[in-house]
Amino acid sequence: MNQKSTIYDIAKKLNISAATVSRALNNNPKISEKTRKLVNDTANEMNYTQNRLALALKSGKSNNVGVLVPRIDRNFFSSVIRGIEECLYPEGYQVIICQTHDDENLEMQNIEALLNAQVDGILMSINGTTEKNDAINKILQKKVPLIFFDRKKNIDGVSSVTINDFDGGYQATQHLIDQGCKKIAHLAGDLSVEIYKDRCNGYKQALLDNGIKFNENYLIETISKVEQGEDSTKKLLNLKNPPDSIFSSSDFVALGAIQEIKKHNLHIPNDISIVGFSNEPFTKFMELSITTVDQSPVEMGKIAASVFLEQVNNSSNIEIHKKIVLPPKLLVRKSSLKN
Amino acid sequence: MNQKSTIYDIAKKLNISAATVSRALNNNPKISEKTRKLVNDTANEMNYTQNRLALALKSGKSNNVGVLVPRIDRNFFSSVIRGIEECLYPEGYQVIICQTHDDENLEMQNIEALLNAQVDGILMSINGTTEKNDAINKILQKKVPLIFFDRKKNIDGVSSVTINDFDGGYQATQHLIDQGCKKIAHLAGDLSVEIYKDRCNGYKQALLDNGIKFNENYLIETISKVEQGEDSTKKLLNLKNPPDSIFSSSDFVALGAIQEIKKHNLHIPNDISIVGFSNEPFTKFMELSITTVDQSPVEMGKIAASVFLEQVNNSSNIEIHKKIVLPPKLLVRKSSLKN
DNA sequence: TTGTATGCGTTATCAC
DNA sequence: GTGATAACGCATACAA
Repeated sequence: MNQKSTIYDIAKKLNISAATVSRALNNNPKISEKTRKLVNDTANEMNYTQNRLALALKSGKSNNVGVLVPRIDRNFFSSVIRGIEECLYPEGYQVIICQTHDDENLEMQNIEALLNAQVDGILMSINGTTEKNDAINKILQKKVPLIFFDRKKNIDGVSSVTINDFDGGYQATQHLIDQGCKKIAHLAGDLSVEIYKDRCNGYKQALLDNGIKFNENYLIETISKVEQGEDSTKKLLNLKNPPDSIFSSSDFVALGAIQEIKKHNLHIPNDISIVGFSNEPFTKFMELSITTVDQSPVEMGKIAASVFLEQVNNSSNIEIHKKIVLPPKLLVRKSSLKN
Repeated sequence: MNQKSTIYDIAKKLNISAATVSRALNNNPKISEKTRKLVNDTANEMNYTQNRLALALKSGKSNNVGVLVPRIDRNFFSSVIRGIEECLYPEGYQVIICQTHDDENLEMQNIEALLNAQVDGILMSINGTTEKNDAINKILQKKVPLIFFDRKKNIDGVSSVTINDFDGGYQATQHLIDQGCKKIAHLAGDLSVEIYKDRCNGYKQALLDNGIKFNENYLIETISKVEQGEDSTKKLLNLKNPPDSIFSSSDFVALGAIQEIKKHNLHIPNDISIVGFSNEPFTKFMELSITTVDQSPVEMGKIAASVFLEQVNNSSNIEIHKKIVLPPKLLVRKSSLKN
């Protein structure tokens, strides 16, 4: 049997009503065993599959959730997505993945598309450099459950799953200090983004707690690309008083830093120690493995998804909102372990 | 205005019919400018967004396409997806990404879910180790456009966009021969998968064309993981007559090979040369950069998407099916360039 | 230029 | 146990 078939096609063929077919297919208890079997067999034979669009329209539930990330080719994000899928697939949800490429317009556009598609919820890592919350407000006004992960904004009524980025920055910096470093530079991400600001604040606090004066020449804001890491590191190395270590908020920037430092014929970690952030796989595989901070992405995804499930299955009038903060894990490797 | 609003809500508020609202929203030419403006303003005010589910049900077109890949955390696949998105977003399509994790059941399950969701087409990189085509047949029976990329099966009526894997394998091997290698091993992927078989055949043909006898001890089938690369390489190095070079069908396996070779205190590329496959970013960033074969993933995604568009916009009765084969590009780097 | 009626594929609510 | 019907939100053929 070719083409798409509906319950009406089955009904017509069996000379019964569509309602009966529907009931049989849904294992409604008040249907005769004989009819049920007949319907199921015919459905298979006719290659029937349920039209979830119709079901969604009828029920007001699409069983789709939208996931919005800056980009999927970062191991961190693809791992979060894996966690989300592992939690949501068994519950019958389909996951629609969108990439914002850190572009505000694309973010807005994707959110509108997801709302139009009647998703049952949106899990997102928000760009969040802007003050405007137009897109977010649209979601909230439509009462669509919204959960932030990793990159969040503090908005009433929105749950979030993040790591303690302050602590991550603190641990990374403290580790460098413990290794004997005194002149610690920080290659930060966009400081208008909360996670990067938190990591930077952790860095500053660690300096303070260890009686090291913050040197503003040692702080450079840069985007998460290898090339930017090279450029920024060149600036650091050209200072009259260059740093003896670098804590980067991005593994890719850390990699760029390493490339640049090697060009200057300096030894890592003895001349300059490096710590990155995110535990991208390559940090482990490099000959000179990179010390970094792990963010438990799969777990983060699972938790974000389960928070969504809690919210969507919440029949009470009491709205559930959670702010979950996971601990970061410093992974010490060769790039910062002096011999 | 809270909650979701429909064209009926707008109609009621303005004391006009829903049909007029619909027409105004869709810029139907035969609507007065005044009404159009009134409707649009009210729609904004009421935070209206179109319910694409209803539209899809009505029109029989969901404007969703499904993309099925083994996993998104491989740069190759996430890049293909980027290409697909770049081509399909401007056309108003939403992309639903599914991962099979190389699991046949998951593949089947995902396909069913996509069909239930009434996707307008499916772009997939098929697992394809099995002979059974149940899932594929379901797609074809429902006349849903299907396009394979990268990993394909030869099935009538299915378009495909691939690279010439045979040529990729051939070029890689020829390059090693040109570098003076005579004992070339091949770490292959699952040889029941066409791309890996093709790469292996390219390898064998290059040997043949250069008068080098194929040594079956030099061929090991392995899955695309770093650890497996280490294990397999250990076996190669323990042979009485170990190889002087390795062509791997996977960058990750190549990386494992490099790790293992270093443990044995052999020099790369002078003692053993290495070529990988896929141009994963880390191959470029490693201190010892890895020679590899680029598959033009973004372009592949764009082409796959445009083939889909052609098929779906094809109003004629003539079915369009294309088999597009892109050329692989060998990128020579340190791991195989002898000094 | 606008309104009325219909159907897309389901399921739920009545009836019988 | 089963059938008829309405409703989900939208676009459109047909009327007016």
